[in-house]
Amino acid sequence: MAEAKENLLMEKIVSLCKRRGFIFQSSEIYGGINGFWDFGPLGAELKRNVKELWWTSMTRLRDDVVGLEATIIMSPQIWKASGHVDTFSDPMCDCLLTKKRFRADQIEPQSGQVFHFSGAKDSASGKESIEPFSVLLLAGKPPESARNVASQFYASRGINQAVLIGERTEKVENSTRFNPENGAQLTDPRPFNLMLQTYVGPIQSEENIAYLRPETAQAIFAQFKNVHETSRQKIPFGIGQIGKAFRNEVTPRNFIFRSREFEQMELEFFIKPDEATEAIHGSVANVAEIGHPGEPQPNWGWQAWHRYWVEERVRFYEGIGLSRETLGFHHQTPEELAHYARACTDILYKFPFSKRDESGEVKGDELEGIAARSDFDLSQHERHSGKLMGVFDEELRTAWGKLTPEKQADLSARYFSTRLKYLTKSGVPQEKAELDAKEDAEGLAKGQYIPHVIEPSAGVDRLILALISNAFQETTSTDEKGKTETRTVMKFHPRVAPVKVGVFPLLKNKPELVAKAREVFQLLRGQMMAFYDDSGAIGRRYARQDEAGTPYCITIDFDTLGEKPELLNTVTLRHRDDGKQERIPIADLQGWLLARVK
RNA sequence: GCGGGCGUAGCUCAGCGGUAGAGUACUAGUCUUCCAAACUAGUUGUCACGGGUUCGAAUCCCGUCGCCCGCUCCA
Repeated sequence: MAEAKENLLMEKIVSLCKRRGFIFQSSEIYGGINGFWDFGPLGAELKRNVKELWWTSMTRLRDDVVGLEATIIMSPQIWKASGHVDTFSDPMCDCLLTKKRFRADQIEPQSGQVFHFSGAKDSASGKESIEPFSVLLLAGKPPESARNVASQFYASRGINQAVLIGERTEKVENSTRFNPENGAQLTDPRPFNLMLQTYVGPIQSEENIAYLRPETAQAIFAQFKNVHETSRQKIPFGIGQIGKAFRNEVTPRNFIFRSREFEQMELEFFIKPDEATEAIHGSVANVAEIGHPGEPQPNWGWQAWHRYWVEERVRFYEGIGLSRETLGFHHQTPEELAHYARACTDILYKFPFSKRDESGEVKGDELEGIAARSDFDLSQHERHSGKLMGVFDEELRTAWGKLTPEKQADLSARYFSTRLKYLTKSGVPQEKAELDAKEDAEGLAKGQYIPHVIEPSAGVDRLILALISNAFQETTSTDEKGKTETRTVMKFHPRVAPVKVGVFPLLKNKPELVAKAREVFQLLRGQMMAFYDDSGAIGRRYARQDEAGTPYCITIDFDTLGEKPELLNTVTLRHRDDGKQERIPIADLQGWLLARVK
């Protein structure tokens, strides 16, 4: 019941998005293409505003973050180093009976007796199948159970009273060709690559394969050295990037929430390893589990920085109209975390399609993940490229010399052990891993380390959907004739609203009103997105702007022209959310509006 | 990738073998006054696409594409 209502809401949102020009299906005239969406005039403005706000708050207004804009296609070696070539291209098998899908490398090998059948015939209808099928007899089960599974398989092929044909048995050892749950045969492993690929150069050969990036983050790591050197930033500092990314999702779903081409806003914030911070400041700051930890401090370790970025990001969402109640949080459990990650907090939004959990609460779906990724990424690129990714930290070297030998030994040992853990997990042979980790620990004593990273990574398109869902408001009223009417108002925060102000002459057929309205429109359009409209009754124009989410509308009437001399050069300013109107001089308009929409 | 439902005007939908429809939207016009007013005139369709059955297909059948739901997948 509740779900049907939520679907209805999503349908209304999708419908409004098309009707008003927020979002269209890509390639619609050719029947569309699954997982791709276009932003119409209003959607493009909305998206631009969101990206602009992110860019401004994350880079321009901060001393410690700089920007980057990298290419979508990069050396394929980047994706080997990042692990995407391995984790994004698993061979998969499907159970021929239940259609359940397995990762071929995760099927437990089984031994036992296999029953092969060459086909089956329906004893009632005479219908015949010559499709071969095999079943692994599960340990402790009677042979009849294997025949039973085969009969079910042929039943799914339309042979209900199956008489099995050509039965023979065979012993197998450690086979991964059968479903561990029912013994049914699996399809051959089929490659399953989540990265979109293309060829660089005109020859479509294996060695020319390149990938469209599945995330923007790796470009930041790959360019870390260049940015670090040219920006004259010192650790801690961050590199931000906004850009397109591509994933060949199995099932694009929920409108633009999961699509195959999408945009990300990512920050990689590089910090000192905790051992270095401790060497310099004596200890790493303790930080409260909840709440904003305040202005960054030099003695912050990764936990404080992680906490800080989670709270900074929540403030960003609050600043564009997503209140804390509409958001949810998911702290990844140790089982969910990637092996190199120390923590990951997802910021969720309660979308109309978000599911209820066991306790009946809506947690939400992911807008952004803030991950503490240790020094994994830069270390991977150092190992794969052979280029050193470490930085030299003058402050650390000076501080290290002043430590007691006991402290030095303690920090070295801890750094050695985390580096060793990383190297062995990455498949470096034990002996070499120990040598390398020892070298890293010696480097730390000389002020060298590979920075750790905190990664706030947000999806632009899903944020747009969150803003649209959040803004969508319907009110139904009944007029004096008893006619009910449903109005839709998109209550966007003025900062993200696609159109900031609508400008209307009260009447279209009075040239003086039109001329004055055009004059006011010209005055405003250079400062903000403004929209001029003179068609239809004034109420209709207000309603149209309500659906577009325009927060303010200005109407030029006869008083503007001086019919009441005291109102000369004043206009009606109408508020979207409550319909209230006020009178304001044209001379004050720019300042009044800019204060509210910036 | 599997299973189920759906696809008709910009939008919401009716029509379900015999001339392509309604509401709304949109465009132009009349109107001196603020929340989808009224009136007049007008525009809008490869009935998702391709094939088949039929004298005749939006309607029945098959395939493809897309959307929704459930599995599966989700750095």
